[in-house]
Amino acid sequence: MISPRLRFAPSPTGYLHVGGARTALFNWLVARKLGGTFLLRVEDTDRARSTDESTQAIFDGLNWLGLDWDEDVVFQGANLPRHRADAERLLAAGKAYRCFCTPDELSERRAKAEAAGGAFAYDRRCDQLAHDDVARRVAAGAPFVLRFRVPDGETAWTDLVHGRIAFPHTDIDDFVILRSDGTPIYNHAVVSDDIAMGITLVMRGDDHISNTPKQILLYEALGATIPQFGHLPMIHGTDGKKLSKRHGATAVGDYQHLGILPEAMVNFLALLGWSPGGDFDEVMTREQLIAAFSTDGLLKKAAVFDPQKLEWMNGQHLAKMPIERVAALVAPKLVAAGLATADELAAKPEWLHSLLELLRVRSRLVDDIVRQAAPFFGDTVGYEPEAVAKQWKDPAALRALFASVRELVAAHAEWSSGSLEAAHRALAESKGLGAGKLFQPLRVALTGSGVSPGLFDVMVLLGRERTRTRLLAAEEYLRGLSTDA
RNA sequence: GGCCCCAUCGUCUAUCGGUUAGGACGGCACCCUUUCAAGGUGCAGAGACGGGUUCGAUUCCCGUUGGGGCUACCA
Repeated sequence: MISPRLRFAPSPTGYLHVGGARTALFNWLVARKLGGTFLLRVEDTDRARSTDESTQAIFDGLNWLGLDWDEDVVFQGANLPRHRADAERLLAAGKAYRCFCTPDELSERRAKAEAAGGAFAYDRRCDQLAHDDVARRVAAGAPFVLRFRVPDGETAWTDLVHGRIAFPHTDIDDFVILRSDGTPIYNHAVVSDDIAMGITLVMRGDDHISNTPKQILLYEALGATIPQFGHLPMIHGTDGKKLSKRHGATAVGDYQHLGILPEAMVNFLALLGWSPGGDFDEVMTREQLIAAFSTDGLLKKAAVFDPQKLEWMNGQHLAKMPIERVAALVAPKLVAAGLATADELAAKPEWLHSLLELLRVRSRLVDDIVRQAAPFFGDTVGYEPEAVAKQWKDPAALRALFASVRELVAAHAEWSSGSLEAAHRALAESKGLGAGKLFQPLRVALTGSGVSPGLFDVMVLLGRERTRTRLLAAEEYLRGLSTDA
């Protein structure tokens, strides 16, 4: 497979679905791995359902994931003249024929066939029409569609993931290729476009397997070279059914807003339906994926989308990526949360980086970082009732304890985590307290919560002055508790 | 109904005839420890079923069952 040309061909009728994103990803991976070309074609021929918003959503999703395409986007709708010309070429060559059956007649016959328990197949009645009869109807302006005349025989191909797949033609109807309004039907438009775009490898979901023999027949009738096909397994929801909105977030945009990183999404999706084989580190960068990728590792079985594993993977990427990128991602969200202004953050990049180092290891989603960041901004903190109830059971004693800490903090020369810890341990010991008996109440005083990064890392980030004011505030709060009591 | 595809722990997967069936997520336990994470260690957990082929089948073949897809003048 030398320099293959591939394409991702979504129809803009919704958002970029994770299944579609994965199809795009595999096409992209093959192209990047083999030095091929990855193209994007928007299949907007269903004008009733296609929207500009959906088209934009597809572009946005692909861009976010970093799946760049190599040539101008092809809009299928713009190729209508060629679709029609190709269909008429087939008619002229005797490979297609006019069918005057109306949709109503067809659905009636279909209903009748199904009621009788049989499968409906077009009976080719219009292919039996006499030439002058056809001419008369055309002259009279009777509407007609163009149907492809399926020859006797069998169509088979060697699928890149499934191996040989064959369909006897007895199972294939004389399918419509051109509607009565002159617009093409999916299979015809796809083949016409794939030929025009020079596509050499068609990779798509395996829900297209049954379309493939029809398309191959069209390639042959049009005298074109048949591309290679590869049918990827589907992605299912946790209940084993085809992934749909019922399963929650299914659009890549949903995950973007949830705080999933594009590299994590790409990594996760790549491992759904593909494996490099053997033992390997599942956390991979885009570059590592390209390096490891091979169509040999494509799986046949449908995979269940596991959001938990996606989040785990996101946490892995979050922990490994350059801290500057984390900062770039989180800063706008801190601003949006009202914790700081962009200028304030820009003024102390090193402080921000230290904070993020502490928080990212405790986070799976980007937004988890934001949720934990509040205690590090502003002069005051709100106390979580549960934390107060659990850690501040003896207000009077704690007030005195915090006063001692305040003295320690004011006098302590080396403002580093290790040094502060040693000093506090000594303080706890001098008071006859276990370290935890001092640290946990102190954590609540400084962060308002019973959960936070290492206490002395917190102090370092807070700085001496804010540490002092928070202690004061806590003492004040505790005074209130004891008078109430 | 017809046609097609698929089938290893709950989930993602390794295994290309011979393994105590390996890893990862999740779960549980323990370690680390000032909390929470992260990290480390350990435990539980799988070849759907029935026939073949073979000295030997998770692996190859057939059938059954189960799941999925397609079956439009949708894409």
